[in-house]
Amino acid sequence: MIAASAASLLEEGWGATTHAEVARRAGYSKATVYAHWPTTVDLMRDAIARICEDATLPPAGGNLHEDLHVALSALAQTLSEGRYDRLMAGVIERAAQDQGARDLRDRLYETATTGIRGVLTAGLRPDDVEPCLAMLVGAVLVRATYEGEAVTSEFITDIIDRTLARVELTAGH
Amino acid sequence: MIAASAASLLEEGWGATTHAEVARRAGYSKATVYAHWPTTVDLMRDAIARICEDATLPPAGGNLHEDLHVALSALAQTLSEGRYDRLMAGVIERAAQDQGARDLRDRLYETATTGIRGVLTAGLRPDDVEPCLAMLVGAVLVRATYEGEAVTSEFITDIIDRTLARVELTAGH
DNA sequence: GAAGTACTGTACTGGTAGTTCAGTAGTGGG
DNA sequence: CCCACTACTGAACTACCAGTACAGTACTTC
Repeated sequence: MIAASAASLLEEGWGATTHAEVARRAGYSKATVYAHWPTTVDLMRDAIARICEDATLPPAGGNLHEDLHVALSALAQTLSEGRYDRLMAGVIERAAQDQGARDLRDRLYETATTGIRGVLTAGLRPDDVEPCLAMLVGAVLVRATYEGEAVTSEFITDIIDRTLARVELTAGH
Repeated sequence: MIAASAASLLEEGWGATTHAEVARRAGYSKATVYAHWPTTVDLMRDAIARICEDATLPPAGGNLHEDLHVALSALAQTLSEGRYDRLMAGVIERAAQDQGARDLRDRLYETATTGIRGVLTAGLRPDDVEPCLAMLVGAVLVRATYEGEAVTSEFITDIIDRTLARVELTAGH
């Protein structure tokens, strides 16, 4: 049932992921789904936890630019192929009214950005991590989700170079 | 009725903005609202057009850093106070299935970023505009919408300096 | 005053979220 | 072998809401 919820969430979005739909996909009765997860947010919590578990971290090689490129490409692919964009949008829409949805938003965002944050933490001074993370993740998000355009490898290289320009400037590279 | 739709959209989000709710707010009967806008997307189109009309452009003074700061602050405020975040999320969630919603997403994104794009176009070479726009807007979006944190003036100054670092480096500033 | 336009109020259909409950099937312990 | 327990089923049911239909009203225009 959790696997079915996760699949439905990624394929159909929050709005279409109902107890009845999960029951249909998993081959259980609707009453059983309600027995385990009384509310929709309960169901989403476990589904999103599963989705987060399944997320794999790309390997880091030690080169800041290359590792960032790999991690950002993974984020871009997750956003477009895995339909994270719609999922994230559904969670954000409900986060305004619902503390549970707010927690899910934080969890999803953290999972999606863990790889990139790890690379930045390893390669930059602590003060540089958060703004660089926001700029890199934000640029990919804007391209994929808000402009609805493909995130090319060239685009990723470009925003990495721009983001690291000041860091490398002050570090004397 | 359009004003009521726009207000409901900003205050309650897409999901709660129904024909019945618009009729209640505007003091008309539900049948009248249906007569003018047969589908929800029809209603949203006019409501979002009104919201976009009401958006005002901050004045530009000619200083790139300062003008960007003003425009990005306006975006940050719009996102948090005006509930653009939830509105945008609602549109994105439906954009996956609906061409009409996709058009609305583009229109909203364009309106929200027009001021910043204008400042960048005036101050940078054409090739620099799109990536810098994505980084700046993305960073603010990530802060306000995805991390759910306040976008401070210091944060905005910081991301502007970082984004423009390479541009000013190659320009020989 | 006739024709047309805009809106109202109510009642209706259809669909769906969520509840309830009696019944069934399997499991493990004594 | 039986008992108690757990998990699940299927169907019926309530409550609500989106969307439709339509007869009636009020106002305008020629």
